[in-house]
Amino acid sequence: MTEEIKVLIVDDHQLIREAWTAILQMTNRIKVIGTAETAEEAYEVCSIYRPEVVLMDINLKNSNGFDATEKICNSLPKTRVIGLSLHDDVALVKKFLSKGAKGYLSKNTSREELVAAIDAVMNDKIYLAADIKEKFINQIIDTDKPAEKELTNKEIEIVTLISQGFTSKEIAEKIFISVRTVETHRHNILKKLNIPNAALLSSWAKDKGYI
Amino acid sequence: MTEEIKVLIVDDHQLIREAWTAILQMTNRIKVIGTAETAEEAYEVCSIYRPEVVLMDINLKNSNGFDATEKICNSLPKTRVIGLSLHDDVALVKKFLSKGAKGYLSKNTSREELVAAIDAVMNDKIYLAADIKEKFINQIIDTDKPAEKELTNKEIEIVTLISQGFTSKEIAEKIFISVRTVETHRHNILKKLNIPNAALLSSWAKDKGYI
DNA sequence: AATTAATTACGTATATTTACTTAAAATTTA
DNA sequence: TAAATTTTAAGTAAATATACGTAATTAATT
Repeated sequence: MTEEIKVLIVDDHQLIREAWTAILQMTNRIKVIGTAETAEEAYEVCSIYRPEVVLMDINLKNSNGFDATEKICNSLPKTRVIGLSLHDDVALVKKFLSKGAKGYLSKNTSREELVAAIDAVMNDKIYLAADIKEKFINQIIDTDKPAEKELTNKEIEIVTLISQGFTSKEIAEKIFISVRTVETHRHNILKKLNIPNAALLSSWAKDKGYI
Repeated sequence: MTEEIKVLIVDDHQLIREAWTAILQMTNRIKVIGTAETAEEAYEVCSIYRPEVVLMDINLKNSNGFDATEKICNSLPKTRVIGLSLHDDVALVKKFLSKGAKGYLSKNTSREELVAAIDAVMNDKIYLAADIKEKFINQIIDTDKPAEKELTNKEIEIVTLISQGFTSKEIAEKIFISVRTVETHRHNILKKLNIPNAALLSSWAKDKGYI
C-alpha cells in the first residue's frame, strides 16, 4: 500500500472547491490536503504542506492560474500542477505547460480521467485530456493555419483595457503613451490573432481568461 | 423518516455534473436521480422521472438554462427549478425567476447552502443565495441608479451577433433588415444598458450568458 | 378598439476604429 | 556586442460606430 497522494485544489468558487474535494475523496489513495482561492493562498499552502499535485483553475480572484502555476513550479519543482479550465483551447494549454504545468484537463473530463491524470503526473508523465490531445494533433495537421501567435505583455494589457470598454484615447491617457501607439497595438493585436474588431477581441479575451 | 428528495442536475460539463452529484449524495435525504447536459435532455428526464428539484446551470449546449427552466416550469409546475451560475448578477436572477425558477445560487455558495436551498424550495419557499439577496437589497436602496432595463429579443439577437464580431452591415445581411435598423438597435442597446461601446457590450453579454 | 411596446428605417454629424506603411528608441536575447 | 524583439510613434485613408432626432409599420396587451 503506497502513501496517500496529497492534492491541493485551487479555484475561486467555493462550490467547485467542495465538489472537487468530494469526488477526489472518493478515491482512497488521494487525500485533499486543502483548498485555496487566490494565487497567494495557493503558494502559501504549497510551501507549508507540500502537496504532490495541485489542481489549478485558470480564473482566480485578483489573479490567474498562470502566474500561480509559474510561481509554484519555480519555487517548488517537485509539485506537479494540473491546469483545469472550462475552455478547451490549445493556446491556453500551451501557456499552462510553458509555466511549468504537468497536465491539463477541461471540465469535460470524467472523474476517472481526473484520477488518471493525477496518477500520470505522479509517475512524472505529462497528462492531457483526450479532447485536448485531439485538438493538438488537428492543429499540427492543419499546416494551412499557422499557430496562433502569442501576445506580448503590453498587448495583453491593452486587450484587457479594450475589453473593459476604454477607447484608444482613454487607454493612452491611462497608461501614459501616445494614442497612435495604442492604435498601433490595436492593429497588431487584431492582425496577430486574425480577429476583425474589438467586439470579438473582447469575447476572445474573456475566453482566454485575460480578464 | 421522509422520502428521499429526487434531484436532477443540468450542466454541460461532465466534471461539474459528477462533482455536484458527489456532494449531494453526501446528504442521505437527497437522491440524484440523473444528470442532463442539454435543455432537451433535461426536459425529457423531468417528464419521465419527475424529480422534485432541478439544479439548472445557465450555460447549456446549443441552448441556455432560461429556456429549459421555462419549459419545465410550464409543463411540470410541481418541479422546483433552482438556477445556478458563476455570475452573481441581479438581472440574471430576475430572469431565472421570471421563467419560473424557485431559487438561485451562485457558485460561491457552500454545500450546506445548496442543501438548505433544496429544503427551502421543497417547502414551497423561494431561496436566494445570501450574496444575491444582498445585491437585490442594494439595488432597491440605490434609487439613484435606475434598474437595468431588459433587452428585447431582437436586441439580444443583435448583441449576440455583435459579440461574434459581425459588423452592422454583416448583421443586416444576415438577418435581412436594413443597416440603419441594426444601427438603431445598436444605439438603443448601448443607451439602455449605459454601455459606451461594442467591446464592453461583448464582455457584458458573455457575463450574462447571452453567448 | 385603443393603447403600448417592438421593430423597422432614414437624416445628419462626429468620433472611433481599422488598414497599411514606415521607423526610431528601448529592451531582451543570443 | 550584435541581432532580434518589443515598444514607441506618425502619416494617410477608408470603414464603422456612436449620438440624437424623427417616424411609419407591426405585434402585443388592455
